[in-house]
Amino acid sequence: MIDIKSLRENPQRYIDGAAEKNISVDITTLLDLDEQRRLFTRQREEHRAEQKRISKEIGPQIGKLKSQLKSANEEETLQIESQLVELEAKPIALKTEIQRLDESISTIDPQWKELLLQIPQPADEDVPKGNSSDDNVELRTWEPAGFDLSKSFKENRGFEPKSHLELVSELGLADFERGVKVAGTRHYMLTGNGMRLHQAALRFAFDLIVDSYNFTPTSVPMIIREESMVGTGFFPTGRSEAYHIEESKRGSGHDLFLAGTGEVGLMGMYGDEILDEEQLPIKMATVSTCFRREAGAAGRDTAGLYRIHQFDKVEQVVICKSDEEESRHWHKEMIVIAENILVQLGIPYRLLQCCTADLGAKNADMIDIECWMPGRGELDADGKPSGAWGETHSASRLYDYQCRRLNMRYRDADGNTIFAHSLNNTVLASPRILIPLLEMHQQQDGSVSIPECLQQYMNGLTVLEPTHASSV
RNA sequence: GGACAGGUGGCCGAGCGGCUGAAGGCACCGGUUUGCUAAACCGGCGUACUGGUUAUACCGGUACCGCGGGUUCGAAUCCCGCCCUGUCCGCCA
Repeated sequence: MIDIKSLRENPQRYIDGAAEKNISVDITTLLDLDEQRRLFTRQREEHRAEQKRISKEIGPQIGKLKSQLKSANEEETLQIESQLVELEAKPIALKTEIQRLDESISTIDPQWKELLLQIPQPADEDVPKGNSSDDNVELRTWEPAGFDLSKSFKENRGFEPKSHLELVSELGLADFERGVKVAGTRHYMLTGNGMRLHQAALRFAFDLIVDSYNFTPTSVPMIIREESMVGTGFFPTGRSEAYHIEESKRGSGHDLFLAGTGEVGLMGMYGDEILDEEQLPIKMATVSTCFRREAGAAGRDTAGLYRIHQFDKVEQVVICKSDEEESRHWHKEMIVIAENILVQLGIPYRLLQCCTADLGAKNADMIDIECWMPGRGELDADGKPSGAWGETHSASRLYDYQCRRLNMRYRDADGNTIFAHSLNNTVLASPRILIPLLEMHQQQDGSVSIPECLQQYMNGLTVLEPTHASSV
């Protein structure tokens, strides 16, 4: 959520910011509503103050008269009642007026709030302007020794690469048909060494960020209340992307939603709290299952492990002081961690500076990491894939946008309460990461070598052999 | 799922129609005293919005005693709905 005061002072900044992000939101209407809301609220407060003042003044008199009523004769009763009517006339008039203002405010308020939640955080000055993900800017690439990204896989390795679909099938690592049988489209079941490799990759990433980078290991709920989804900025905009559990339809309770990322639980953890400055930065890592409806992605990436409804992800989050320099510092650090993992996995990658259009509402800046996936991309004349970059990581820098929504603050040395800054980045998401992992480490004989860093998590296994395939 | 009990400031805990933003205590901060620490004493100590003004300094107003609604001239206090927590029973990894 943006700061409404900042919007009042400089609406153009937010109008331009939304336009650059290709997000349409009615800022003019919001400002109108805001104006009305403030006016009515101020009037209400004035009336209320008057009401309290009067009430204090005449309250005791009313009380006394009412107790006199009980022992009064007929004539006295009439007299007392007329006194009461007189005394109560003013506060009753105020009360009516206050109720009228309350109604106006309660009509405006939901619209005001709904709009405010939708105003995107303007992108930073140094974020390139663009219209689509085509305008993202490549910052740098990395390739393992012996692999030249300017050449094809075949030129590098001397044989045509198989796609992860073929590898998975030949090595018996996943069963798509049965996944779909059990759970429907875009579902899968990892089998045998596929499940093992998946767990190994997650465990490797989790251990690395916890042991080498001192992130606090934390578990998160994956079934989430609406407040946390709004607080972390996934709602209202991303509502259609989340699975909805309609508990309210079963009687009591509130609805719940399946989290699309561990970020929701991690960030929600300190919502509505005032932290001590000394507690910052808070660095947390989790591994959790992520659920995505993939609404609007119909027909895209329908085969394989790329775009699926359920996956597991090691996620990193940093909550730090409200300081741009520090935020930027952590952003870089978090990206380095992801890079370290990809280097150890021996997967070529590139860093992409996302342009304004690709940022989403909550980010001021976002760096994606894409891995080289030889089995993806356009098919050539022989039906062979040319390889393509595929997104595996996304590092966001949000200033206080998220903490403001979550009402997460800290107290600084001067005793002020300040909204913290937050950042998040993927550490490793699997099974998507298995795509480049398998495709890059495949060998001419159809086997796949296991990167050294994963072997200890595979009981020392160094290679996946097609002969072991369970082609059942 | 059934039966009770309860939700008040950072924590404990009083209040149960107006004098309560809320007693008292603990914790915390500042000061006095003190060889140091401790103790004692004095003072301070919530958040948000809003007005005086342009500012996190000062003064005023409003809101907040789980959440939402109602009764009342006036609600932490009365009524209704919901949420949450605890205990016991049932079920269960």
